[in-house]
Amino acid sequence: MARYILVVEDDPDIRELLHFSLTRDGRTVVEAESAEDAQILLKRDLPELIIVDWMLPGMSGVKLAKSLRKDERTSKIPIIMLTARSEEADKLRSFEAGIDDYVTKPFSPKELIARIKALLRRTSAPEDDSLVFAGIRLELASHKAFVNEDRVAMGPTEFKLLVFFMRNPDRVFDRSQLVDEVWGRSVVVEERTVDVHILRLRKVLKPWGRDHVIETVRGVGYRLAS
Amino acid sequence: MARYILVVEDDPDIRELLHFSLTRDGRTVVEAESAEDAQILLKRDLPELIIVDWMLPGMSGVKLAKSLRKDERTSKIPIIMLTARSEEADKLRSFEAGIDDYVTKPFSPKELIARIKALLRRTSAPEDDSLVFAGIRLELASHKAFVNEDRVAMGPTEFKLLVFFMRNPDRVFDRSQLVDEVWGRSVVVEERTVDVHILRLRKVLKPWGRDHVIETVRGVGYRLAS
DNA sequence: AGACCGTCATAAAAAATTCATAAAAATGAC
DNA sequence: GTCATTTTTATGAATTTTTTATGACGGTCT
Repeated sequence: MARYILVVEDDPDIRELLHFSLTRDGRTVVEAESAEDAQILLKRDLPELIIVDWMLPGMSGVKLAKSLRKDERTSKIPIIMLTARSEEADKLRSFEAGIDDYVTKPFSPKELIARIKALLRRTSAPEDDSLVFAGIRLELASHKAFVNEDRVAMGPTEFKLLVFFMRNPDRVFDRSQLVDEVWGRSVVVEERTVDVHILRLRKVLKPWGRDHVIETVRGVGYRLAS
Repeated sequence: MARYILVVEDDPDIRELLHFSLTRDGRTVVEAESAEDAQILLKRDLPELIIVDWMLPGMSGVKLAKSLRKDERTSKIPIIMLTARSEEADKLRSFEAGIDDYVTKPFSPKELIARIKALLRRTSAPEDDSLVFAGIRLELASHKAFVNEDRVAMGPTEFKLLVFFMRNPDRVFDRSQLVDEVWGRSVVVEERTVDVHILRLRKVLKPWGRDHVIETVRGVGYRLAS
């Protein structure tokens, strides 16, 4: 399953920064320190996005981008290029090379992540409909749940329940609200049924230590921990 | 409630400039001339934003920022760093330290204020429905209680009681009124039960010295008072 | 058969209420 | 004013009640 971001960057500090901030955003990062290494990695598995440094020892970032564009297999993967301010004049050339966006160093992780999101929204649809929270990712379109990159199997009701919570984190809902929202206003179910599905949801999340993301608020209901 | 901006800067001229322009913008400013002083100030009351100079005698601004990020109490306060142009190359490291934005000296007050506004807009959580009184904050949506930014755990009845008092501060209620409002008209409980819950409420507020906000009015009942 | 659902019964946990008593404050006689 | 008395509140602890967690069962749909 290609759901990772490839970072091609020779500076270990920047690599680490990217790794840290992207991971915190719930993404998986694979790193390469040269264009050549990147090409080897790309033979195996395709990422959903590539971040490349303009300047690289050996084959340059621009050259790598151009070659990726030529290969049919990789031609549609969006590319973000990192440039130093002094290289700004060369922006034009990078767009020529088929780069989708560029970010000038030094950059804020926030900005980068915003650009990544925008780019993924523009290019590929699947990421569009996914919710991420505390390492849990829900793919709404395919109805699949992941913790990090591991598939988590759960029943449809558990999934819907989790979707609702992840769309409304850190808010308490009482059982009748949950029944309304998750089961539907017209369906009549015992309120205690909610308890059982909460239990089942926690159970499937437990192997990843994510069972406590759903908190009990005694006397009121349940809440997705912030 | 802490609604001030903390400026950590050793140069008195810049301090004054910041003080002047921020005050004119209607903000409250507290100044520290070293990281150490800042840390002492932060023990009392948390600001809504911190402006730190990169270069400081003693502990550096970056170091301060890092330590603030580590402490849960301060980890969410946005930080703006002031850097000299020569230090620009190090910007990257400052982002690593969790800085949210930076401003290069010399800067125009206008620019700084624009950045502060943008940052506060980005970070400040939309306070959905919350009650605030004497440093105590009740988030009704998430059903959480805080003193300053510390979470306070309490039982459901204590929470309801506190909600009622905070919606009607400075007013005395006798026990039967409290039973009516908090327990509900239909519930039958001994009036003395109120005493016990008042006691428990005071107990959980005590660690923050907020137990006195609930006053006993002898012969009548209780009142919330600052 | 297998997966999933809703309900129930019961165990476990948490919180509420009551009660007994200590402490504090008000009252009134001196 | 002081002391004893009375009234009221604070507090700790036992007990009861409420609420939630959990395991199991029968039914349904595929």
